[in-house]
Amino acid sequence: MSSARLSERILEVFDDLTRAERRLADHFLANPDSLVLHTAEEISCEAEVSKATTARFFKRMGFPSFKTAQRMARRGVEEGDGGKRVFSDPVPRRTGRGELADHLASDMQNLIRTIEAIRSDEMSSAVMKLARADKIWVIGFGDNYPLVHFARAQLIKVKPDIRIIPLGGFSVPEEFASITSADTVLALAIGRRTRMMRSILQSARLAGADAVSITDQVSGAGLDLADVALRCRTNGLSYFDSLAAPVSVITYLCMAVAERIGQAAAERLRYIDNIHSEWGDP
Amino acid sequence: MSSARLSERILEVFDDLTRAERRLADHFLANPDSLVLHTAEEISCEAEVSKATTARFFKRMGFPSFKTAQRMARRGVEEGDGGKRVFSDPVPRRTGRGELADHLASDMQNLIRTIEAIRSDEMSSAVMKLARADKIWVIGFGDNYPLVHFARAQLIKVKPDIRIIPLGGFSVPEEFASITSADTVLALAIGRRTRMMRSILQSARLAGADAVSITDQVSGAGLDLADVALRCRTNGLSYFDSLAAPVSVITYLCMAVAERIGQAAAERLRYIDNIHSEWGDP
DNA sequence: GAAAAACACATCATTTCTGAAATTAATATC
DNA sequence: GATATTAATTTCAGAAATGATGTGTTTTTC
Repeated sequence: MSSARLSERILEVFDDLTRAERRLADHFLANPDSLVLHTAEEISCEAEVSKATTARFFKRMGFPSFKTAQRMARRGVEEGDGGKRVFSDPVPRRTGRGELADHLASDMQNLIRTIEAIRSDEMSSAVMKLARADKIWVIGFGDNYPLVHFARAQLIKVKPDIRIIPLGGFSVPEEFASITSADTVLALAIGRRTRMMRSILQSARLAGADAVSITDQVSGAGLDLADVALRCRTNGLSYFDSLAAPVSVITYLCMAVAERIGQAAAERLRYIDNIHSEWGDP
Repeated sequence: MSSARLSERILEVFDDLTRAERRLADHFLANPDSLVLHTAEEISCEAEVSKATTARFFKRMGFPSFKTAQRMARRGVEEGDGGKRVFSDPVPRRTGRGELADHLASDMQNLIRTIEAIRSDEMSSAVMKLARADKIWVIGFGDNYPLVHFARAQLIKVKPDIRIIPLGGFSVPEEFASITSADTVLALAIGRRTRMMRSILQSARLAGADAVSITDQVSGAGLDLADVALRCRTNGLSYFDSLAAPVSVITYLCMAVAERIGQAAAERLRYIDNIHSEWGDP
């Protein structure tokens, strides 16, 4: 997808954009298709900057002009994502020396930048949607699956009905069929996008359920389909992305949900603790 | 905590800071104590802005002056941080307001302290044991299970035989019987201790396998039984512990293992990516 | 209490940002 | 194919931001 190309370019330089440029950047991150669908003027208006700024912006991003960027984007979309991966060589991104201190610095950056970028109204909206859900469906494929487990482990301490998808070898549609409009979906969509996730989010919307997604910044999967999207930074120094920031965000999210639910959550926690005691776990 | 006060204020207005101010903001988020410890000039230098900018920054944040802000911060620290928290009661530890900024500060502390506490020889020993293992057994119960998934997801990209315990409904002893002295156990033992973990580590030792454990500071489970123990800090502000630091450590560990294995790891990663492509995953 | 350091405040020169308006290119319409 | 229309780009001037410098005040430190 071509919009990923722009999003990525944006993120590379995001930290030293001017304020107007940042408004534009935010706009494109939130609406990855905007460049393809709208004119420079509309975009400028939408992002609340002048046309001049929009024009300059694309030059600054390395394109010869807005027009060219748009053309590239449109072409890219047309040919579809025909195997043209953005990370041309996905393997050794950077041959980091892998010093522990560097890793720490990198993850701290991830944390800070992630929290900076999350708007508090988005966060509280996410919390509310999860708190008042009847059931919560935690969904994630591939590398996200550990996060699924993780989110469920926290949430189950606080709410009684947390389901995860995919589960064991069970068929997804059959499982997911029990979703209702009183439920909320928590979509973990970091990294590689899957069509399954897309389908599920569409079904969720169809069923009238709320959806909260946690994505990295590049991934557009679910961004448009979820009601709230919390973007996390996952830059790793070497082979792997780091999920420290998403984990931190999820922890906060669950904690906030627990606090929102309040009394009920506390009792449930106590109850769980009792069971542990009865079973003689130390 | 007083520094959280500033962090909070920073996050509130972060979106419309200028670039130099953002550099300052980042600096303070990354070094919450900086305001208390350093002079305006040092801070300016550190954040790579002029003194004038630093002065203006604090006015813009609503303080009468830099000096006042510093004084307030210092005062806050003295009186505020007196009480050390105890984790005796697992349920409502502290009725934190759960502000995002506090959470960020807390997780950064966790990260920093964790990395500080890990000796580099321990780490490299752990890496070596994992890198040269024939099979790796990733083990963890309860809340650790997400970490198990997580570690396996990373390691399987680099080595061909990573097993996890517990698995599905399979009986642990039957599974674990295939361990040999050429294997390495990666024990994830944060939080509640289980006797199962203890038993497994004993069996591993009996079989002559190496064991690396990742624990929190409280848990002694496996500390004595593992050859290397990496301690992580998991202090959470409220109901839940935060696993951000363990995740970060595991990420580093896996990355280091990958680098140590080198060529083979890179090829395996490429191979996996090819399969993804063949399957048409974007 | 004197010297030194840190700071507040004001001023000014530069640089950078920004939007409005003018210009040019592209596209549609007849 | 000429013209009307719209979109994109460039120009330009004002605004904002930034850093440098200088001066007087407060705070430390000895």
